[in-house]
Amino acid sequence: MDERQALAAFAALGQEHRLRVVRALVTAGPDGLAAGVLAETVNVAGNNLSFHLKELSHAGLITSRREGKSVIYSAAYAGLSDLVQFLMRDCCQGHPEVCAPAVGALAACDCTTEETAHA
Amino acid sequence: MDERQALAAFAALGQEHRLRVVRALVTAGPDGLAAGVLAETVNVAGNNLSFHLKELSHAGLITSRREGKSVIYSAAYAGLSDLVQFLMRDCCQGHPEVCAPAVGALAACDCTTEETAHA
DNA sequence: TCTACGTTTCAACGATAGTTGATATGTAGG
DNA sequence: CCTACATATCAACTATCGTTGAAACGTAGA
Repeated sequence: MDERQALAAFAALGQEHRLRVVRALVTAGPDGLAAGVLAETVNVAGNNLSFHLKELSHAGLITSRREGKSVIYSAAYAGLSDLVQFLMRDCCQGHPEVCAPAVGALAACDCTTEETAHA
Repeated sequence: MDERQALAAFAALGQEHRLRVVRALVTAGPDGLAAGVLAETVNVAGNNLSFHLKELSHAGLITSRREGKSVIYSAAYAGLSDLVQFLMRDCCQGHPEVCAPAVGALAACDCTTEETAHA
């Protein structure tokens, strides 16, 4: 990921409605949510949401697929991953204890212990 | 971290000069960099940079300390950590394989393998 | 083909963010 | 105390972003 893309991604996340959309999609998982459902979830008018979804999509944070009359959006986990990686790149500089807390943050996610993940 | 704080943080990072400042400070490590040095590094006028530094500080992404005539800024690793955690919270939903790539991103950082960290 | 539904596009307005220049604060040395 | 240096604050301007309403597109069923 280059700086331009990271900038677009962070700017996209720095907006109330868009951040809520991404968080809703991250929570929803790979099945995603329809645009209409998202509009209700984040309480935004459909045309307005469409604008934000386009921006998030362009920033590589979400993807879309058509399913009948609906368009289903889902989180682009790879894009989110790249973004985190870009932000924390070169964080060590020979002092691993410095950025260890940042790594620990993701450790709070159940998926780090894949074998013992809930269920 | 609550939504309001995360929004401020992402909005702060969604700006060219501020993103560069944070990345420069993340790379610089806990010793940090003086405001003047940062101004040269990101090629921004001093008064303008001051504005951005204030915003980053308010967002909890950097901290400052005075040292003689200079003010030294450094990355707030805990704040960055909280931000990542907020973004990826509830990413599993019973499907750990979904967000595993995001976790792997941080694994690329040398500090994840603390015992074998370079030197 | 016609209608209904879901989603997207477009133009226009109001609000907000970033830059600039001038000025103020705070610190060290003569 | 006075000057020089580093950084911060303020007001004003410009550009950009987010919202709104009207209209178009694309899909499914009657």
